[in-house]
Amino acid sequence: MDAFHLLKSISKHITLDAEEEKYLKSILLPMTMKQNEFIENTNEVTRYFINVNEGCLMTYYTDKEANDHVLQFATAGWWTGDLNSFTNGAPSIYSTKALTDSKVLLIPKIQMDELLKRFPKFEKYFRIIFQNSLITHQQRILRNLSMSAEERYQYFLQKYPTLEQFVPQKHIASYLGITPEFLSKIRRKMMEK
Amino acid sequence: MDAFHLLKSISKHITLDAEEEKYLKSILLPMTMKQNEFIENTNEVTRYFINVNEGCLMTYYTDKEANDHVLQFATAGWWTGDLNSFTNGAPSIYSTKALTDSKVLLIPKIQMDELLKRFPKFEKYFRIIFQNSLITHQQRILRNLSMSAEERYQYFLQKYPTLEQFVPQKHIASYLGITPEFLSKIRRKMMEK
DNA sequence: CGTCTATTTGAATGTACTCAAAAGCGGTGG
DNA sequence: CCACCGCTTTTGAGTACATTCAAATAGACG
Repeated sequence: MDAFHLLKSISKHITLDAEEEKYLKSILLPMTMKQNEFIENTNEVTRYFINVNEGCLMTYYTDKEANDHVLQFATAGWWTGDLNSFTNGAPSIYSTKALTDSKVLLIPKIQMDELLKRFPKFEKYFRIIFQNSLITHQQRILRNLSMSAEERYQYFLQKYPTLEQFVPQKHIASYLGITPEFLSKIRRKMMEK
Repeated sequence: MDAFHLLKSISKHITLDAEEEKYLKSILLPMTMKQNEFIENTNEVTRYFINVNEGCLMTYYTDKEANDHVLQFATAGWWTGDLNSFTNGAPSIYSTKALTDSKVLLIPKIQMDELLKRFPKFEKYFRIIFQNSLITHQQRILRNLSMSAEERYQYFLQKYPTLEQFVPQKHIASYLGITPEFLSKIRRKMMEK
């Protein structure tokens, strides 16, 4: 099993001994995904928290009018999935799909609880992961409140320059909270300058 | 010192022994705030993470055009402040002020680090706090992406019915990402029905 | 090459904003 | 006690940013 990016992420914040690393690896479910494949189903309770080892996934919400809204893109090393469903056992409202052929590691909910219980060191790791993620979510909320669509797009390009390769424009538009048509117009306007 | 709501929040997730509770109390700085008073200053590094024991605070960002954008309202038991500045030592871009006379508890950054080191049990507490907060931030992002201003206001009223008492309409408008004038028009429209 | 989906383009529309002025509301001092 | 001040909320007219809808064009894949 290849857990390179996960172990890299972990080693930034805590140091595992051989036993801890072995145990962690024993509970991870590696999974290979083809482009456009999904993990689990909307409306069911999420059983897994997902770490991306290779490729790019997208987690999004589909509203009653069948419009998609992208919560997150996730590349190597990132965690994704429906955290609310995973944590609280609520039916999932998100879909998570592969934008490219990908390799992911799944942690089942029960194993995650057991991991935290047996090796409290992982509490620190996830505390830091969630803390950092919370900070970036706060910043995204403020960008949505204070910046125009064009400014948000410019920020996106500068912050995630590599994502453009994987991600169709319509999904970037959705992440930014605008329609694909309007993003197209923004791009034209930016080219003219 | 009155740490009632903080201890209540903690006891939901972990159980403290006498020593842990004593140590925790020893590092908390109680502070009384009059309405419209601020904690710390924008542009400086945040030294404290803030827990509200009584009253209501607001954390907001002021952009270049001097428009305020509300990140969060915090009532009894809630944590607030500039988490990015606190965590990463960046200059603060938020202001935190009291909307009513309030009582808060401050944890200095250094003491927080020491607390987590000496009593790793608190890693679990903050892991859960940040995890839950992350979930609510994700949900807020999706509401901003998928709901109209009126729908967001209705959701706000239903979710935080008590906040209306403390919070001027213009700040609710700011939290929702609209102008006070437009919120006023939404309210009129809702009355007419 | 044909099919399917993504992107672009343009016209009409709608949601939310800006600006300006009036009305409401709370506190303070004469 | 009420008159005035400062701030918030309301109202209306005009405007701008972004959407909708429809059609054309471009790209990707078998």
